[in-house]
Amino acid sequence: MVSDRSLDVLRVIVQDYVASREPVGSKSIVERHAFGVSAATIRHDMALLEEEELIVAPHTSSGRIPTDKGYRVFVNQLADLRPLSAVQRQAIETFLGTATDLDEVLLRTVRLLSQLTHQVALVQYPSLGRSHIRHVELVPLGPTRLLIVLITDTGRVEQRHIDVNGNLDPEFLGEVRAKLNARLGGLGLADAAAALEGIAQDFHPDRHSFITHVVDSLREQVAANRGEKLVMAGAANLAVTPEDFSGSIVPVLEAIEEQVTLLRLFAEMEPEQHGLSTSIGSENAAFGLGETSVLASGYSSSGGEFARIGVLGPTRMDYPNNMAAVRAVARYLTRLLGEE
Amino acid sequence: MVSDRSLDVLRVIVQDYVASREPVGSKSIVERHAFGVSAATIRHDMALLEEEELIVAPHTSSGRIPTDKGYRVFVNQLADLRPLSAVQRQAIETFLGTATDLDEVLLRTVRLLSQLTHQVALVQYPSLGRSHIRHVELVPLGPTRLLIVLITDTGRVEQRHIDVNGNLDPEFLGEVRAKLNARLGGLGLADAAAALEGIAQDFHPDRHSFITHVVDSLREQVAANRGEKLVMAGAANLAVTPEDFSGSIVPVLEAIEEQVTLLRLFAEMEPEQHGLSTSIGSENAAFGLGETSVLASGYSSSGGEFARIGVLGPTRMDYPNNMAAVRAVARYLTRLLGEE
DNA sequence: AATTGGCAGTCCTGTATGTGGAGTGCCAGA
DNA sequence: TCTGGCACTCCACATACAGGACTGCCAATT
Repeated sequence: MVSDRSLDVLRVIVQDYVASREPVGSKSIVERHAFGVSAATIRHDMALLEEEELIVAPHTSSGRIPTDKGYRVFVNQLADLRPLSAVQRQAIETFLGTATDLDEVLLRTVRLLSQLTHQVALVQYPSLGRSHIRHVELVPLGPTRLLIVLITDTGRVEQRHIDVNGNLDPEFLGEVRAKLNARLGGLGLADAAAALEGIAQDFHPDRHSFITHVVDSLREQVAANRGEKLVMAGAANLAVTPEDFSGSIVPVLEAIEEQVTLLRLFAEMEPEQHGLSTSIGSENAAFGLGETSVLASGYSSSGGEFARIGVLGPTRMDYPNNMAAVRAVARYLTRLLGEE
Repeated sequence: MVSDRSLDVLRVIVQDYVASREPVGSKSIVERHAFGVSAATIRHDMALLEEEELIVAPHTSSGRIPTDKGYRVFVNQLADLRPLSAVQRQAIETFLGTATDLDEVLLRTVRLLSQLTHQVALVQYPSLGRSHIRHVELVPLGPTRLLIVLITDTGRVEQRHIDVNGNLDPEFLGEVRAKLNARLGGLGLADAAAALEGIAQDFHPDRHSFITHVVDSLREQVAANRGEKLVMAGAANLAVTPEDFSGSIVPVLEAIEEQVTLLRLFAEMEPEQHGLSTSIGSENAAFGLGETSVLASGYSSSGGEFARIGVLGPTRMDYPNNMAAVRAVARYLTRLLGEE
């Protein structure tokens, strides 16, 4: 039996608690908000909310704080995206305006987002997705060491070096390079592995082991998913309010350094309204992040590549502002990377 | 008038304080160490050490803790490098054993070092140093976008994309590529800029603006110093003992995220004994890291490239262990990157 | 001259105690 | 359905007190 007003009460509890980080009581609510009812009435509503486990009282006689479930209801039903201020908008433009390559763009983006939200910001590298192979380059680095560079039409460069036996005379390398480019040029990454089949047959049997070695490495490069890498900024923001984490911030810092965890978390998040995904408090318990919330959106770049961008912070965070920031930056990033 | 025994007292004060993180008093010293004198004598020595500002008493009647100056004397005169345990040695071998490329090697290295020391570990990317240009590749990414890839004989790949006007027909690009490679191939990076002079003259005047654009970008790529990038691991270790930082760990976390600061700090450190550089507490005040110490060593890779590796942690850290770890990992890294 | 035990004095730390205040739940009345 | 009133709970804070870990100093000893 959670009435409309009760939900309004929940909203202001979340807002006030997030702002003041102190349990909010009935009296302070009627003082700060024009509900037109008395404190006793608010208390009644609060009792209902507590029954629904949307709020909880830390001790018998203190104000209430939202539960994770309360935050969830707030985010789903009560929170408006707070539009970015003109200053924030401006910051996005000027911050991301000039950048020379993908690394630079993502680095700036993640720093910007962390500044806008005062949280830890995360940006996943776009997966290679539907890119096509533009060029394969073989560069001898030494008598037995070969660098293999794979360039796609979306401008990604994958490199790897391998040790080989047998000498690498330029002429032969040129032949291999030409053959590889003829076979692979223009192919989607997904099809590249198949196209590499049997390529060794085109060469003298003495060379087979070398070719196989090169082809194996190329296979790995094609399969390697850039999307499994992410950039991060603003870890210091976690330490600003260590009280938000019951024990210590150490596990959180560890989890965000262990990127694998975050990538799995990103992967499991389902988009909700406004193209945003949210995962709140205990919903992240499986990742050792039970006291943090993650807000994520997606962005795409020219090659149809898709990746995620988001922020991570204490459950007690400013959702309306942060959700708006994530969405705005994600959109801007899509625009920036999409246009050729 | 700092006698030998006084210095021994300083040593055990540093050791005990680092281990227990509590001010150490005269009584506990005679209990835990076989000085063969009474507590009163130790007190006398401590008074001398305090006169020399090597130790200080937090309050009138508490034990003493080392000053930054005390740590400095400890590091310079009293600390032996504690040899790594067999387990630690083993860890280095197995951890760094297999790695496919430079990124991977450095990432593993920095994680390893942070585990060995329980501090923040830092590894600087090798500067391009005395590398030579092996190959320049031009890849059209779209009607007006060009990717320029620069490959050196040490296996580094620098990439950048630029917007150009004018169409990019393959034949013309091939011509430019050939010309660039003819001019630059085998040149040291330092000489490349000069070699690019006047290259536009070899082409039709209509193309001049395009060529200039490409050449400018290449100049930047040649000048770009990979050494200005570093990898980091173990930030969480800072939060394990927040008491080590008077105020908050926020400024420290911010400083290490702002890599520029660390790179300047690295640059200013002079190697001391054992090829290690140390910078202790207030010596780092100019970098906003007045309560941290930095231990650094250098490593070099095949191309004669040189870069730094080190750890950063609270002034109150285990210097003998950490110095040994930094040195051992630096040596191993040199061995790993040096062999072709 | 170096060392020692003794001793008074300082100051931190932890525990017990008490008080003020914020907030709640409940109830009877509007 | 809402309201004011009221008793009750419990935290936060201050105060006071006792215990303990040191130190510095000094006179006596080696």
